[in-house]
Amino acid sequence: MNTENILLLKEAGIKPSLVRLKILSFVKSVTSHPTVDMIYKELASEIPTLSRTSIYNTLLLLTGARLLRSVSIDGDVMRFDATMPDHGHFRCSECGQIFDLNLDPQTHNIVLPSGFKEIRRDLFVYGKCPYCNKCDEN
Amino acid sequence: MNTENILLLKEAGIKPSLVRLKILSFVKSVTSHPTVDMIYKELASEIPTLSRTSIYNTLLLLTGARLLRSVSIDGDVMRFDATMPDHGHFRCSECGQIFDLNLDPQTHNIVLPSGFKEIRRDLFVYGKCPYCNKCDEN
DNA sequence: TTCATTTTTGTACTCATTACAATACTGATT
DNA sequence: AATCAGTATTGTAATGAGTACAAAAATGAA
Repeated sequence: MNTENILLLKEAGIKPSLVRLKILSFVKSVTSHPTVDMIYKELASEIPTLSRTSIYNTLLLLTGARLLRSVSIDGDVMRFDATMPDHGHFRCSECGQIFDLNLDPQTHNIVLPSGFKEIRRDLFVYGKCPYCNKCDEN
Repeated sequence: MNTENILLLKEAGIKPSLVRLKILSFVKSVTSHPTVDMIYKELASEIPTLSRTSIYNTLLLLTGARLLRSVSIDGDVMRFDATMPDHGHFRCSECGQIFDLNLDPQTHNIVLPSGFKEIRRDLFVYGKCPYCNKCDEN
């Protein structure tokens, strides 16, 4: 819903401009973890004057406000994700698709060496997704 | 030891040239997870004609042969690591240093949704390292 | 309407990485 | 030792994501 996203932006102290709303709504509406380019291609028709710089600016703002998060996997282009609770990511080595992984809380039981303080964590699993597994059956 | 690395290269079917030996030895001798630039700056005095392209080529060769691995953390420049058994990485948000993390085998008990096949995994922990914790005590 | 502030845009730049062709090296063969 | 093919290394140019920054446009209060 757009009204919901307007509220979210306002709560975060961000003026809900058209560009910001569209970007937030789009990223929230897909599970594809879109890149800046994908966002641009998607919204360019609705906002003909849209510039990539605006997308970069907006994403910086939205990630800073914890309405979105950025995901950088294995040297690939930056991607964006609206799923905010902690979770992992799976990237299919064949098709490149990225899937969210629910994390068993047990997974978080890593004991760091003394003196290290954890703030955040990323877990990336690489392999073959169900679809590519199906296609490659030999 | 250099003789040891010569053997490793030969076993991998890679001709042990000076450039390859020096790069492999250097990465193996440090825990800093060096970047291409760090490798270049280190070896330029010993091999005055060394080019960055050679370093890229060589690292591609050595990672392909599983003598080294590349580590790409959170959009940063590519880094290289001679510690081959599976392990995680800790990056200090203050000083940027990267530390290896031994992984409790328990950590590997993530159940993937059905149809997903795991090939490889990365675990990155972000936070403050012991040294920066010390300095920032308030 | 004016004016300051904020948002958006466009252009130029940075910089890691890759592409590719030219050069240098190596080692076997004659 | 000279030749030569194959390999290794280098240098230059291109790519492309991301950033810096200033100009232009939109907003909204006075």
